[in-house]
Amino acid sequence: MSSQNSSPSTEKNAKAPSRSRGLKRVSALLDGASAVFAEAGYEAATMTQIAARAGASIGSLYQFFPTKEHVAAALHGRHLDALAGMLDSLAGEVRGQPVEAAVDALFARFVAYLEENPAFLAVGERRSLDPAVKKEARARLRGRIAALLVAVEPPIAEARVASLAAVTLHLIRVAALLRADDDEGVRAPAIAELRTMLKRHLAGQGG
Amino acid sequence: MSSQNSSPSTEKNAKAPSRSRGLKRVSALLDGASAVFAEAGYEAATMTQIAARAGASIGSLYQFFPTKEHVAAALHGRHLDALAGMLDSLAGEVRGQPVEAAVDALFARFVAYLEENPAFLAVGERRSLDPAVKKEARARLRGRIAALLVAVEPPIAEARVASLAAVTLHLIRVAALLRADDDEGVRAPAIAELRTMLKRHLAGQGG
DNA sequence: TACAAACATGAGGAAATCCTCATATAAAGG
DNA sequence: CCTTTATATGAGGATTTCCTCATGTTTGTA
Repeated sequence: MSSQNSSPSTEKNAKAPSRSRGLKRVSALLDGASAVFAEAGYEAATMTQIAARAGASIGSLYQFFPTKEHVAAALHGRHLDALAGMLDSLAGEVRGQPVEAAVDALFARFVAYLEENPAFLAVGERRSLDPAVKKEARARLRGRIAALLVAVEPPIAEARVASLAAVTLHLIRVAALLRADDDEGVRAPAIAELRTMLKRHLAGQGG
Repeated sequence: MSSQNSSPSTEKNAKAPSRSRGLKRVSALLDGASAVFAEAGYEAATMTQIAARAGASIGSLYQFFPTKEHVAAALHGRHLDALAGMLDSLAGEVRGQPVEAAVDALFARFVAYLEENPAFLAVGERRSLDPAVKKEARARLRGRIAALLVAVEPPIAEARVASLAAVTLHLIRVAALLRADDDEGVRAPAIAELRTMLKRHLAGQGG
């Protein structure tokens, strides 16, 4: 269940690329969309801007993405895939380590990813995003975080993993939302505080 | 320095009402804008919707607010005035009380205000808001919170008040950002945790 | 090479939105 | 009552944006 399935509710003629040229073009279009969404936000971004930024014509854009919503959905799915992969590899790296080290690594990677990919917040936290999609996305990330929490030593108690994974994702999201537009002097200490808070919350939850 | 001074940078012919009828109309227009911004968000809200919601013609709206940005700025200022007044009266109520009680009251009032006035987040946290305005708004609220912190017993040390007021506002903003669109099951405990965190942070900071 | 299907292109239709303006009405002062 | 100024109104111009479509080009394949 990857990105190609997270399409908007109203399915128009969303054609998937089959030739290699089409695959490259779709990738370039998503790169262009990523840049434009990051700079202007979802609402202010225009299809013409996205096509131009990708070096494509407006017609090419509409060939693969019949709607701006489709573009955002595809980009969102692509980011979720990347984040899920990142969490998977992280789970391997922190296996057997104390939970504090895992939290540090988790925060560092997540915050870095969002710094480098501001478009993810632009499409993932916008008002117009379908709540069902939002919910599913969070569930997916929660699952990966839960896997990470049972890999540490001592592992988090099985019965508490789901709830603690939710709290963890929650705090990371908060840090991410602060990231967006805050005074430089406040942001870093705030993120550090949230990280500390999470450690305190997870410490002593071993099973 | 109240709301009438927080106008957008490009000053067009922003006429202020002088007669009582005009004052009422401006108030109604801001009420309409508040409803529309809360439901649709700033970007998706249209001037026609705002005028209709206020029971006014589109021409009347443009008579007082030459731009949608002007509407948002005026509404933002109005909310800031209300919040400042709320904090002032709260400072009186918690005078002489322990800091924990003050924090509880502060969170309760602030969260309640934002629940009842979702338009404030819609105009105050949007991308297109001028950073200078945002900064000034936060400075204003920080000042009121600082006044509140020196009113408790024992009072917060003078030298630390500014920094602690910043942390306080910060955590309240985090709680507010969670408020917007989160799963009901996670929101309330998260806010409670943030409140606890703030108490722990402020405890023992007396002068 | 020749054919079919995928892909590319940009002018322009349709619709939405911002905002203006000429005209009309209400209110305040003399 | 009459003048002046503030306020009210909504049709419509100007612009922007989404999206379509007819036509042309490239790619894979037999």
